[in-house]
Amino acid sequence: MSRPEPIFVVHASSGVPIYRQLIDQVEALVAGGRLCPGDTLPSVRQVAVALGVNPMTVSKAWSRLEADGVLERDRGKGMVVATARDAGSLADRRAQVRPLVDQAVVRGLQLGLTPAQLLAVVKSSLEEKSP
Amino acid sequence: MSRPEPIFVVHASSGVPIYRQLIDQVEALVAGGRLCPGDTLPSVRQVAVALGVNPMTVSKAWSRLEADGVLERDRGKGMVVATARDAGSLADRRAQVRPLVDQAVVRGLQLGLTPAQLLAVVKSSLEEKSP
DNA sequence: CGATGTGTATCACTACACTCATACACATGG
DNA sequence: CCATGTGTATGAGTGTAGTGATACACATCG
Repeated sequence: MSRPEPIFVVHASSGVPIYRQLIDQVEALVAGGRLCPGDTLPSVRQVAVALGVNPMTVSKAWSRLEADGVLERDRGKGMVVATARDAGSLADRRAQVRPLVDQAVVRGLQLGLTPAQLLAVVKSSLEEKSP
Repeated sequence: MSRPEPIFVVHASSGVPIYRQLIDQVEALVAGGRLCPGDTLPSVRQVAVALGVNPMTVSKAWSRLEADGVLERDRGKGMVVATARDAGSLADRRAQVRPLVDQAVVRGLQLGLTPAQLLAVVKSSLEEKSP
């Protein structure tokens, strides 16, 4: 473990289940290229201890990710980022954000915001969130 | 009750809670213009009997709709479709969309999309959703 | 083999969401 | 006032998702 491992952060009382927070973060790291095919994830117990959670909770998250084809299991070694990762194409990534974008757009229109006003909100958010 | 009342349909075992199915249907009827401001909804008990559900379940749905400003309560009469709701000042409405926008933006950035690409997705969504 | 590292099957517990039965408060019309 | 129409507060019952404690199976390395 010479190179820095990805660090996960969970908010226990955010209403979002821990295992789902982990799934989302791993998926985002993989899709964003910060985790590449062949990279091994920190072990279930490492993450569990780091987050103060039960190993089973982490295991559930990674089993789910394996079922979704994001990870592969190497017996005795750990979970490895799957090679079949062409799901990271630009079109695919756009398709992944689309539902969230749609949700925000629909809500904004329902509230009577004009497209221009909605775009302004998006730009404002981008300025705050993007480095 | 001379004119035909809206008929609701619920699928008990669809996995979607009954009260949410009702909420969605009322919202759709209002958005689609089949229920206009001033129209009264069938009573809690009428719907409950028609659907074979408990009145409280219907009541919960309509309380929620009232909280969302879709309906208004006329004591002794029933629930009435609210007049075109004023969602508040522009700033208020922007503040209301902001969390949803943030969520979409953060996810997009995690996926490695550039701000420009993200904006393109938003514009695409806007073209589809806005009339 | 035995020590140590993986992930996980199983079961129990908790918290919460959903639904319902009952009983109540308020408004209208005879 | 009384009958009948609204919606609803309260509490119980039920199912299920989320989490955790325990014990196990398999792989690697000395």
